[in-house]
Amino acid sequence: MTQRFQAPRGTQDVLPDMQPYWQAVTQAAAEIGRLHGFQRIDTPIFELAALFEKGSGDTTDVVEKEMYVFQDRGGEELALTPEGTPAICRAYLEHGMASWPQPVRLFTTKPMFRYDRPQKGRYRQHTQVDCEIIGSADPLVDAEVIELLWGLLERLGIGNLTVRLGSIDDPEPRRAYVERLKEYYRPYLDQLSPDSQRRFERNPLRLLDSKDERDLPFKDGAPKLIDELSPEAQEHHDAVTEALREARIDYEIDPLLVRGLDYYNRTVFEIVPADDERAQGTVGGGGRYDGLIELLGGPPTPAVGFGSGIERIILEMQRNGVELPAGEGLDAFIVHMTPAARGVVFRLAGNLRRAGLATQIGESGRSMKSQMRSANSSGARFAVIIGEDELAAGSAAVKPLGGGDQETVPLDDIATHILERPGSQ
RNA sequence: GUGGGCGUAGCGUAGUGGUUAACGCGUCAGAUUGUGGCUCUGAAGAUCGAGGGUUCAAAUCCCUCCGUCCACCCCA
Repeated sequence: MTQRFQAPRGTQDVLPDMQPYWQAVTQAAAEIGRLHGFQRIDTPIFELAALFEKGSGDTTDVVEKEMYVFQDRGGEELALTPEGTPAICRAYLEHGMASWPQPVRLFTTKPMFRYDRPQKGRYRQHTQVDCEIIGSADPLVDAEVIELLWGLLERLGIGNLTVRLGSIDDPEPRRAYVERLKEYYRPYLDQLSPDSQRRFERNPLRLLDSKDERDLPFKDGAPKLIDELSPEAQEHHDAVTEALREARIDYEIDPLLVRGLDYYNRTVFEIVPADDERAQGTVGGGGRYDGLIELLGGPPTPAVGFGSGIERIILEMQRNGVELPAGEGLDAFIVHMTPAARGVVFRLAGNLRRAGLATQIGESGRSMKSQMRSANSSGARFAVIIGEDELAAGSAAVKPLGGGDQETVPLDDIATHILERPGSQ
């Protein structure tokens, strides 16, 4: 029995009718990046697994449960990139970008891989727009990457967005806070949901965003990190929010915002559709990661960045009613009535294409009616018809498919004839 | 990783135990023989997601698997 192949679970084909959306997003990202002085970088699709174990944190879900890890034939432990930031930081160090003018602004769009259970807006292979500013501790650049992502989404026609903003302070004060948080929860430990009991050990910050009923009664009384930031982090945070207000960006402080990667400090943010209840609605998120470069063996280097999922952006565009037309049609569709015309037709098509006209030839074996139908559904502006008479005369009947009179034109003049009519590029 | 809904031609659907599984869109072809769109006619296209079971009889009932969607978890 023959096997029916399907795209692997959690992956998808991007068919021609969706390509305009992808193009819109990638072009807009490149353009917004340019406006902010970013340069494009491309890094490999796989890296040493250790890069993410060290960089993203080996107890994070992304690394521990979701990473596609494999050994190559030389025994090297590799991983399909689950997230972009460590790869870019690796490249920053590997190519000595510390000696470029600082800060270094880099962006990319590339596929990410996570072995996760797929649902709408969540895929095993997804594509991220990734922007990073490396080498600046200025709160203004925190605000700038938020503004950049905001502007990108706005340009793509997505409205009704909210920035969720938080600060998770620097590592030292955060450790002290986590201790206070655990002290608070410890007496209630056996009343918490099983999930939260695990969180208590693994990731106490997450205790606060539990949705489990059993955990809710304890939430209000718990200390909030954002309320007791260190003076430095508080000042930084205030500067970020002030800049966002200047930029007229709608943000709300989310005291419980936690991100899934270990390297963040101070600013963390997400951009979500304000009117969407879905769990997978977050279109982008990021934050500051001042410790990461050093963790990867470089000098202490402050940095901020974000990742944004293109599939989710497109979902949002569609939810916002953004409709993009299919790609441009043909300029000419050549209809020929006899296989004897094949040679002439093939050469003509080449000439038209060299003149910059998108040209397609009807199927040799098919009837004229059939080829005219194809010409019509191709969206071509002109049908170029070569029957017995035209073949003998070295000309063709050029018929505008949008309406208008058909004219007989010598083969050598067809390109100019079409280029002279309106609608040519 | 946990729980639930769904799975019938390329797409959207009808059919809930009983003759060769129906319709719309799409595809291909034809409508007195050299001209598209509209209309009409016809054809191709489905081992009813896969495998197993119950039954004289299964798209329809049961089990397993796969896929998809939703929630949890997590994240973009």
